[in-house]
Amino acid sequence: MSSDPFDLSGFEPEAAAPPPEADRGAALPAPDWLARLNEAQGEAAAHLDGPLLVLAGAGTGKTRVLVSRLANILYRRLAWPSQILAVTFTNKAAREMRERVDQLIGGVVEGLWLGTFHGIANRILRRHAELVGLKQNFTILDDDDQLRLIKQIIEAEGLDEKQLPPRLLKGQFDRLKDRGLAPGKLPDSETGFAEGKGPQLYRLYCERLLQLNACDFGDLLLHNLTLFREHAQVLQKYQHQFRYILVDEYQDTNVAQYLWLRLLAQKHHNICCVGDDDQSIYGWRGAEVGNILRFEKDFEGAKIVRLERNYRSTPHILGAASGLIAHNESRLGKTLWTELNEGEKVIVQGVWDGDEEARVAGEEIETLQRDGVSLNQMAILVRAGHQTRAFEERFLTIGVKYRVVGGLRFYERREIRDAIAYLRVIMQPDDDLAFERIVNVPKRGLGESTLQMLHKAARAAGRSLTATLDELLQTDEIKPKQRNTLKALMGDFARWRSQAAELPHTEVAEIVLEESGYTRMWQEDKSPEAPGRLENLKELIGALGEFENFAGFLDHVALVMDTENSEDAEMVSLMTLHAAKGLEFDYIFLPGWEEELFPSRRSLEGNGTAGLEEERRLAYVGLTRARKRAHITYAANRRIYNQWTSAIPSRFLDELPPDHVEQRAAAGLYRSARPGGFGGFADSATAGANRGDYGGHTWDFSPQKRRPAGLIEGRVRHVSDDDVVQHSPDDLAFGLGDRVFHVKFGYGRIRGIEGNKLLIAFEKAGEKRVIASFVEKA
DNA sequence: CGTCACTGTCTTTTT
DNA sequence: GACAGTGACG
Repeated sequence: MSSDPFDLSGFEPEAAAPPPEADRGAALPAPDWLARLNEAQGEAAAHLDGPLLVLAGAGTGKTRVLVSRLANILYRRLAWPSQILAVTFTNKAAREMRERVDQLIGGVVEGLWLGTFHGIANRILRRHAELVGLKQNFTILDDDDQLRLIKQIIEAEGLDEKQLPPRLLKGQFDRLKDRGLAPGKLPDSETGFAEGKGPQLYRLYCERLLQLNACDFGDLLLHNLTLFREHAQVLQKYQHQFRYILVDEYQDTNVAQYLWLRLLAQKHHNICCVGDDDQSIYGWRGAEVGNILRFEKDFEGAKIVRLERNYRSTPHILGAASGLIAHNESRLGKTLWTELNEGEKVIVQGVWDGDEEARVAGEEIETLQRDGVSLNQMAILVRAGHQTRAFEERFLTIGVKYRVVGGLRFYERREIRDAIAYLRVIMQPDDDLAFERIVNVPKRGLGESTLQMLHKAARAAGRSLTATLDELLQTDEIKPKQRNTLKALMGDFARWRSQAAELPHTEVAEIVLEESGYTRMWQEDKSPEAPGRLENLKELIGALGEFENFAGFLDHVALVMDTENSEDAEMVSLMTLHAAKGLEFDYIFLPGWEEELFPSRRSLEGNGTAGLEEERRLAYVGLTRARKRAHITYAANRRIYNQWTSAIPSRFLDELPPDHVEQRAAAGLYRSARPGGFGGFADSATAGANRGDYGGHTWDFSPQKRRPAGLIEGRVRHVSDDDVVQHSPDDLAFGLGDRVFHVKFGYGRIRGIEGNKLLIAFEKAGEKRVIASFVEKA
């Protein structure tokens, strides 16, 4: 069976009609999974007619409601599975939902449209790709490809990467797409970015994507919107089909997703969104809390149900979290309550530095373990990914097993990306980004000059690299050695492509890795990580085997980046706060509660109060992951890059209601007696660390002296003449006997013309076949 | 064309 | 303290 959660065969366009009236079960006895819900939950699960917003606080059984509601629709036969659309943000959430629905129904429910926004949008887009100028087999680009593409465009436009950082531009493009704005449709307010060059670059970028037959993440939604808006019959088809729409984590939807949902819900109006404004933590990615705050206006006659009874955390944890989040201005507000026993207070502990922080966590984990607590019930939630390192090191030395959730992911490893690039070129010869990645991997003696010429020719012809190569290889533009190499490579690809049509795809993949020399490259590599890479390649073939073909696999790679963690093994979990949303653990560690780190400096810099409130929600999410104990630590000193920096306790610590907090300070380190909250560290501990000194004191421990900033000479970029020669089609009208000039071969006369290829007798170089665009009239 | 060593940049968070 | 981009050299 395919493990692709979106492989839901059985799309039935004609199935717009619900199950026959006679089959419906309005009067059926309530099944016990419905009866077990509390009052508010039951209300939400039973309200099936018209728009519904479920405001579900942390730990109030939101998934349970969603799943029960879905099951209820099926149970009462109000719709076929294929008429239900259920969207989540993460694949993990989609997977969990699917499992739980099957569990309630007592069998595998097939045909449901259940998946992530991106997964579902991809599924729809594949079906109608031609209508938006794509081919059905389009590639989904990952971040890396996207960035490389943007770099190429910046370069092609003669702009400087230093002045226009590709990352920044990518962010701006992404945000535009998040808001559903195609290049031709930018409002006036958005035309000024990147010093006015933004819109033009955005347009070029989008055009290039179409040329490459590729989509970035944002495109999946954006093309869907175009599709729906410009092809009424397509929209209607889906509007009719989806009698019920269920949306998880609605507070995280961006404008594009919101518009997408609204279009789809227009016919039946049965849309149920579940969310919690206090857990909106993706504003930086374009999420609009406004979507949830506005729900009633957007969907007329909407019913709102609040889930406020928390089943997860102790009163102290809940009290601390509630007290903290109360400092946010813009929220709908709700009162969580619980009937659990009081439990422990939230522990807040000051430590000397990051190493001690890790040691403290390690000791507590060992103590808990001795008391029989499973490592699976413990997690360390950090603000930024790099914070996990100190804990990893510590856990390795004391022998505590751990898993890093969402760390360096399998499909982001170099060898995996390379291997996948080969497959992508086989599937989609126009995938320049993939082709570039592997033309010279393993090393084939193709250098910058060869590749640059290929690029130039492709740009001049407006075609893909491989298509251009077909032409170029019949000429003498490329030196014989390189030409033969490329010919061989193209021949390899042609062969693999035909094999892909006949042989099982895993077998083809093995052939490709073997014949391309890629496996050999790592076998001969003496570096310590080489064996691991070979292991990974084997694993990749294994993963491939779980899919029917390359196409399904590539979709999976692009959309389902996470590899299913072996959850059965006993391990402590390490992850970012973002990754922790939706999870729960008995014991939670929350390290690094210091100004600049948490709340992070950058989020405050760019976004002021809104940024701070999002950070606070992040803190709220962190605390509410804990069932029994939350243990916060903050360090007096942090090493950032290579500098020791004194840190100030996070302002969030001051915002925790003292009644729910137990302060634990290392002796002589922290002035716990100081009234009014968390004032800082004792002077003896860190000379000069004063409250209010938010920048912190720094000592430079780095061995070499850094070059003084300020006068770093800019590199003068030499532009060679042939870069400037851009021919318009008219220039290309050559005739037999014309005297021409070629950058490499010099002057000569045209002896033959064959399409865009010319046979020229050069005065110095002799007869050569060249590409017309590389020649100018002399 | 490939390799090595040096430099500056960076870390928020992700489908 | 990692990594990509760059320049010098073989």
